[in-house]
Amino acid sequence: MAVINLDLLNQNQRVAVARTEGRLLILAGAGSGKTKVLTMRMAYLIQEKKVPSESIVGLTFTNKAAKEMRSRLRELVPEKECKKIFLGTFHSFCLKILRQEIHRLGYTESFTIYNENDVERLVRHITRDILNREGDLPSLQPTLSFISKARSKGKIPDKAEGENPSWHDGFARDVYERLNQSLRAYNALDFDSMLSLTVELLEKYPEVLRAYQSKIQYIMIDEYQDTSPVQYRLAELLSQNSKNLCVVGDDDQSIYGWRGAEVHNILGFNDSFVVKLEQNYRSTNKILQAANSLIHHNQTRYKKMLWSSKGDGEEITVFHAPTETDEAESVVYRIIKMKEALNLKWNDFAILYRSNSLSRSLEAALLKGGYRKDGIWHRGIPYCIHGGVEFFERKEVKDLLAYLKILVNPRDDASLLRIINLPRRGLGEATLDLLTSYNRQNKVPLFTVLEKISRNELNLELPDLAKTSICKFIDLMDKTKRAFQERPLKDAFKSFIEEINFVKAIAEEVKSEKMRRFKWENVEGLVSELADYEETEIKEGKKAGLVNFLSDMALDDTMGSKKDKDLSLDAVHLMTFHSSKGLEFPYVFLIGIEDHIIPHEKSLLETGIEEERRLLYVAITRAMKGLTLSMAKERKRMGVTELSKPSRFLYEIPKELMRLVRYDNL
DNA sequence: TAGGGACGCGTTTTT
DNA sequence: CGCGTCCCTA
Repeated sequence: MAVINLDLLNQNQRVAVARTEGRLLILAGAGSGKTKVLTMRMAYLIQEKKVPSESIVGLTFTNKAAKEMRSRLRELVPEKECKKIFLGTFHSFCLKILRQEIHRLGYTESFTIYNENDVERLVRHITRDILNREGDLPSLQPTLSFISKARSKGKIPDKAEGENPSWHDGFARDVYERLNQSLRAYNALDFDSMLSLTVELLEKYPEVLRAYQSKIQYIMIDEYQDTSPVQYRLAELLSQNSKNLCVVGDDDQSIYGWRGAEVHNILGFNDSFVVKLEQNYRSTNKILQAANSLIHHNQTRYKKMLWSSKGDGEEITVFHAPTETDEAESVVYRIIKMKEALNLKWNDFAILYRSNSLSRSLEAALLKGGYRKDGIWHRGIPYCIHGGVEFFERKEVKDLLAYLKILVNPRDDASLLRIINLPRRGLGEATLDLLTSYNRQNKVPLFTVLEKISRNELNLELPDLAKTSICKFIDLMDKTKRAFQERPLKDAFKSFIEEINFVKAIAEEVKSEKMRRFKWENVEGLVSELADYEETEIKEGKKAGLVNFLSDMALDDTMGSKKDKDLSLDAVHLMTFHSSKGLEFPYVFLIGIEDHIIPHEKSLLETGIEEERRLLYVAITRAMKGLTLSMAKERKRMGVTELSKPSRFLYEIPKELMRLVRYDNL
């Protein structure tokens, strides 16, 4: 068995690992070895403190972080112990509890999980229904943001809250109420309610809470600066008795305030011991000094100063191009030149930006750029843009998943409505109106209504064609359900796709051959996803079921197309400042360092300037050796060319750390 | 019920 | 400008 060697750690890291009891706040600056400390701490608990592994819980925000941590932990503790530690996202943790206990809240354990788009669809329907409006709806945005705010706080804002309680607030409250009713009726959860229902459960049922409290003795939370009020409450509830709550994070890297994160959680983490990790193992000092000076302008933060033993390094290069095209081309030429001069790989470079739209000019420049390899001239620089429409958001994938969801949870009206006429089976709008008004008035799931009609237990004056269609549909679903129980999932799914002639459905939907092929590839991707899942489950001696497949898909979409978007791909990586968090690259280019863009004018009104400053801080601290900041004098915004001026943040970085060059001085 | 065209909107994103 | 949504028409 490996021995935990604390000598591999610096002084403060050691303190953080060895202080196992009570509340502990680890303020881990960018690149300060936070994952190392967390995994070491878990290993230390098991091997030195003889804590049973199943009483340790590690919570992260992303699956990626959880996986990374698990694989690092594997190097420190035997596999047998490693497996027993719960290490996953807040959502998967709550899912695990809810599968056991949710019956207490009027759901069944085969509930469906809706993502943000599913919820938005539902909100659209409800809004339409409440306003009794056929055609155009007012923008859903305010309502959606009201709802998501209420959700992340775990409660509806009080009536008195806000200066002028408007008509909209009352309206949004109604929508919110109806949304919750619908979700309950459909036996469906969304990402927010997965968390809030878990808290509700623990607060309502003291015996359940006690059971989890005594099972879980040590809780560790990663990226604590990103916790929402609901997540905060969950952690507090579970650690009430043991008091062993260790949170790791960096208030300076809190960049998700706009979606409910509260920096206050980390800034006010009470009666705890605090350890600061300020030694950075990533960047050279000029980069760190620039980052330090910038973030020093924030008021609400713990004082920290990053340093590294990597030497001063190069100055930060800054250039100002006339147009965005010039800026993009200049960045690309610099990359080509540096790669050649320093004998680097493409994936030593990253181009980061505040908003996705800025990637356009870069993409054009990368396609245009050329380089020489083995004496042969190549056109187009290899690149990889992160973000965009994900696999599980594609329509054809969502449609097929909707079928699977209904098989598991027939109460899921939203999924049923999605596919009831797909492929078209003659159940048009008129028929649907009739069906849904009946099902809503009588509070019966739509699927039950269809079953009753098919069994002649209910007569709704439908056209013959519709009735035949409904019978066929119910037959199909019955047959499919049986197939999924009796045959391997993969085979059942494949025959089902053939059965409904999904190829034809796709062909009817899109014209271009290329698009059809793309969509069909996605269908095949989904099938192989199911096959993979089934294979792994069987290998682990479990019985593969659709229920878990669907929740795995809902909570972890790193599958599907994302696989090839790995950072190991030898290409220049392009992504937003937000998505770059947690990553590092030898040479980093930050483009569009202009007022309006960073700080973003809209953010100034909402999350405020400090979060924007933190965002730039995060971006800067991604760079290991080289950092280039660039801006354009004019830029097209919404079709019109506008003048742009350098970001105010640029003046918060000491001049002596920067080297201003001409954009065309290559 | 499909498909063309008018219209509106435009920051960041994980689960 | 480029996209998605919605309405109206054939």
